[in-house]
Amino acid sequence: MYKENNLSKNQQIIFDLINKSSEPLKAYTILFSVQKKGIKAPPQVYRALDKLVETGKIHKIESKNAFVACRSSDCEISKATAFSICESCEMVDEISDTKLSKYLSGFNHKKGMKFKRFNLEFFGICKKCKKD
Amino acid sequence: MYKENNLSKNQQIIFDLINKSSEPLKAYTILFSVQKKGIKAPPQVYRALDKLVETGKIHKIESKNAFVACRSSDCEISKATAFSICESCEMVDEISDTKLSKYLSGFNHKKGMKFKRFNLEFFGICKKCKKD
DNA sequence: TAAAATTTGTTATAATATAACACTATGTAA
DNA sequence: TTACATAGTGTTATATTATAACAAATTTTA
Ligand SMILES: [Zn+2]
Ligand SMILES: [Zn+2]
Ligand SMILES: [Zn+2]
Ligand SMILES: [Zn+2]
Repeated sequence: MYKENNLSKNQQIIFDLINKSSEPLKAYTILFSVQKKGIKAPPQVYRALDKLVETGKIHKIESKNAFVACRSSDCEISKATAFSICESCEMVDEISDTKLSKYLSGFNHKKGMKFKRFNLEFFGICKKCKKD
Repeated sequence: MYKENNLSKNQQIIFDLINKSSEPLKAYTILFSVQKKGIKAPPQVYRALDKLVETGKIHKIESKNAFVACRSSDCEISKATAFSICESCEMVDEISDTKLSKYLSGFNHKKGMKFKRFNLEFFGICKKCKKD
């Protein structure tokens, strides 16, 4: 049953929920949403989330403790992520910008540390919110 | 008493602690450390932290829920922050790189959103840990 | 001095995340 | 097929991080 798409039952349920959502979802929001499907306790949610993040299917928005589905197709291991976040409506949008990604992936720390991963979060007010 | 350096008593106590620390400090670690100075409850700590972040005296490392003193002198309101984080020893270092900062401050989202703030976290293994 | 704004102290509670353990399902290879 | 290793599940309890709400004191401004 598992190998079809390499997601386990709980992982698939939780991924589907996040993937359908237009906004970032929090762990306990997810928990309440999937209780009817038999997922009843926090560890079940967090374990699935951990795995999905690990494989790049979803990303964690660190400043919000919330999760979004990857929209970028080329971030298989969540090693180069960038997001735009509206401080008014909480909308989050994954930024897929090759130049930005290359610039940051090639960035070298003065102190000689070699980076293997980065996460960038931009904040502002989105177009839609500016109109209101 | 307050206006001398524009930090209140609790803010100063907590800033001093973070500023002396060589590693990021978590809110409850801070709480335990300052109980002898009369700060006894979480809200006292979080309020001081909020204010210190707001004024750019400290920054929050979002991926660690921990706080470091600003080492950059020119980030008065924490609006353009970048850090290097060692995944082995947990060391955090603020990156002050004018080019990087300018590049990101000038970055324009394809969808027309104007950014007023960003936070960037790089992850890797620091030099010291590589030797071990 | 009086009013406004900020800071403090305090109790309780909300929200986020993990430890630990027993068990089941799946993949691999003798 | 059997046996073993790996990954996933279900469950209870607990740890960690953060805020709400309210009363009092301090500082700033006018
Ligand atoms: Zn992605
Ligand atoms: Zn918005
Ligand atoms: Zn700084
Ligand atoms: Zn290190």
